[in-house]
Amino acid sequence: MPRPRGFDADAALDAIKATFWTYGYEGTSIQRLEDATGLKKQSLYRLYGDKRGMYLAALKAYDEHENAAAIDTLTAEGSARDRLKRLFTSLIDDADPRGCLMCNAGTDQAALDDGSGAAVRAMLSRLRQAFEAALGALDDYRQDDRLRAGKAAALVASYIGLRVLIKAGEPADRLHALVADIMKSL
Amino acid sequence: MPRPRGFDADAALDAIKATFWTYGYEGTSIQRLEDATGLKKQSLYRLYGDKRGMYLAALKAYDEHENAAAIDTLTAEGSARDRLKRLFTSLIDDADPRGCLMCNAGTDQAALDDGSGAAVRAMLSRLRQAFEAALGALDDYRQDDRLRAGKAAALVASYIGLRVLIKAGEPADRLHALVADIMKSL
DNA sequence: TTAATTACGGACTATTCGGTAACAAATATG
DNA sequence: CATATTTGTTACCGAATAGTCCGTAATTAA
Repeated sequence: MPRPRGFDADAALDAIKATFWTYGYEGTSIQRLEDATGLKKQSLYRLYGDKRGMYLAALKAYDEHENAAAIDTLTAEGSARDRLKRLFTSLIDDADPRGCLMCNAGTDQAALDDGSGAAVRAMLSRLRQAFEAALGALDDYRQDDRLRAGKAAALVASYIGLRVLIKAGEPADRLHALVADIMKSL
Repeated sequence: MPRPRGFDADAALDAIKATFWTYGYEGTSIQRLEDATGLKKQSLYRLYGDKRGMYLAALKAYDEHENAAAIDTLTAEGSARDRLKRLFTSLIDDADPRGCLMCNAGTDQAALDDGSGAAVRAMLSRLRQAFEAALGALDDYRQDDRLRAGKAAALVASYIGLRVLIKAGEPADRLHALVADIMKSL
């Protein structure tokens, strides 16, 4: 019955995600989303209800794509140490000036909006569990659950801190020294 | 010659800082700053020129008060390990839901505004040097400059990550386990 | 073919945005 | 006292804000 939509909803969501990623929640106007997606605001409101819905959809897409890619790196082939090092190093090498949308949402919206806060915590939890799983392949951590949980949480903190430092424009050599320290502390 | 001002400019700046701290740059309207300070916008514009000037003044005040307090903790009495542990633990115990204004500015504005980016980098640099100085009291790090620099950068990343996790509402026991891992890795 | 349903685009709303102009009150210096 | 200067206050500006309404086009099921 319905008239088919004349645009690619997935591509639109990608554009929405990229816009919130760059400008943050408050820094993103509906006009900006219209420009980024090429859609009229009416189509955006029909798809997502309101601006908050657009943001939550962007967070979900980020979790399913960018966050999932990071987790994939942690569960890929090679030794656990190599996978961890590859994850952290790749963040520096292809430095994204927008930072990490999950981290941005954590500082930006998590404390002001329950929905965003819950979404951020869910993403953080997924990432932490991936770190825990990778640590499970290392002798020192396989046996001791508490040790592994603490290290996994610390790796999440380092991950967030690294991405914020990248966004803040810290020089790459300092960041590589930082990663070297993380690897040494495993 | 001039008529004396009828308000406390320092108190006004504190209120401005608190408002940006809670709501971020874009989330803070001039109206909100008027309400927080009790001043009319004309007085605000006379003091700071424009909204960006108000934000940069808030960052400076944060550096001079909150950031300086953290650095003081790192240079207080007691062993270096105790000082480091006290700093991280205190962040968890008196969890500030607004997070860290330096960290917030880093994800919020550093990539979009040169002035904010430079201010954030300067604050990060001060904090990193304080970590380096504290590490200088530990035998393992006193000798090796590269080792110390890497660890100091890693501690900054952990500091940022911890504050973001606190703001995101992570449970305190997990955060204490995180700090235990940091201390173990020294 | 008709009816139901959805997509679309433009116009419109009321409010808020950051920022400015104008002016009277207050004060210290000449 | 007079004058220069800064204060606080009100009013105002055009632009942008999030969100809605409504008429029209397109499509499929009956």
